[in-house]
Amino acid sequence: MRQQICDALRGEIMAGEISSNQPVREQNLAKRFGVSRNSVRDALLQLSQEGVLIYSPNCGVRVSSPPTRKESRLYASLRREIEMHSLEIALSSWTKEDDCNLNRLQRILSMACEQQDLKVITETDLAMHRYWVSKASKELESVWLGITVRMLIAYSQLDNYMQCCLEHAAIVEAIACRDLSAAKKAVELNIRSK
Amino acid sequence: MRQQICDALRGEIMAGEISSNQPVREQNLAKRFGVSRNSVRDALLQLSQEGVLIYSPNCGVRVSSPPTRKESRLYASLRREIEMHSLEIALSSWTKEDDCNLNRLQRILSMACEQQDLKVITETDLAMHRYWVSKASKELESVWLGITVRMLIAYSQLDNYMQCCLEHAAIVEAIACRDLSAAKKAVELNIRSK
DNA sequence: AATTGTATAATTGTCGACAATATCATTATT
DNA sequence: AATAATGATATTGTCGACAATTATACAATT
Repeated sequence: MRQQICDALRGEIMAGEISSNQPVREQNLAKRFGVSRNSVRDALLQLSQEGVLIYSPNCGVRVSSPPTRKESRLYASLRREIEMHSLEIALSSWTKEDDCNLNRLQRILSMACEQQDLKVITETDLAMHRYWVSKASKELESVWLGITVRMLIAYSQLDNYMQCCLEHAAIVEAIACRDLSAAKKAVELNIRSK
Repeated sequence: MRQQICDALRGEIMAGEISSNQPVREQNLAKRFGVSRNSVRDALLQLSQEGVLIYSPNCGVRVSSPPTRKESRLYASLRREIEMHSLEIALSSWTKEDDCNLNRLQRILSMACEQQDLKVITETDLAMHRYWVSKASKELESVWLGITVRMLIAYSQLDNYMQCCLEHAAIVEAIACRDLSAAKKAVELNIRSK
């Protein structure tokens, strides 16, 4: 339950559907999701820890502000380091099923890019990267998520949908060939600060 | 309240006082801290997100396992990168009061090392690093904490208390002189994987 | 003896209510 | 008119109780 609320809210925030510095009220969400305020609280608390929301005691939470350019560069660098490491680990035990799952995500991304559906693009982009990080280590996944959501907050202006799609296609292709260094290169190119 | 419980538990876990893979029960903690189980839940949830605890739905939480050597090296690298960045930012607006606060921590560390009080050493070591990271950015602090606690879990065997004290003295000294590159060097030396 | 099924106990998940705190509009004072 | 005090409203924090789920112990069956 909490996870569902988290995922839903995270998606909306990452897609820029909730404006920054605007308070998020517990009761509204409780009514909307049809659960108690307590469950919503847990979700908000988790998202605060993730970095998507900022929590102020007795004052509730609000959407985080986008990072400064310098912070953004730092996040990109950290993200690259984590994903390079993850790719090594993940590829060492990569299966046909993994290929299949990644291909499915790639198809979703491709369709979303055609339809210019920003929310789905953001979600799927995240899900693809998350896939190899998660396969490498659940611990790392959590660290990675915190960095990545902070980096991508309010990053609603994707300049070029087609490029995004192509870059991920290249990554999937390299992984399918079990070509680690090509995969690393492709991922490294895809992760950049704005 | 939640923060107090978090800090207390984090300290105990980092000092290795709670054995890994042993379940942590909500009710015990509620009784011990004299609060409702709900408040304890919030704290446990936050610590899970931080990485100190592992959460399994309907099964409660347990202390995380220490990282592999490879993960430990990655964490150290990420930590260095964040702290180097933080030092730059923090030192650019460092005040006499900051010097004072850091000196106070250094004195506590020194005393704890003499008395070989592992828990206080761990706490204070963490608090010192946290100081400049936190001064640089609250956002970064949260990312940094997640990485650092994972790196230090069950790191209860500090080989040399005196060395720890000396290394931090060097850092404090460099900062007091506003010597950024010396401070960076000292911090970089202090952060190492086990 | 090993395994399956069942009842019991322990633990987590969810809820609604009330207390504590902060925010905001109104009034009184200088 | 500007500011401070005051009360009303809204929001978060905490609690205890109950529902749902999981783990455990024990008996029944092969």
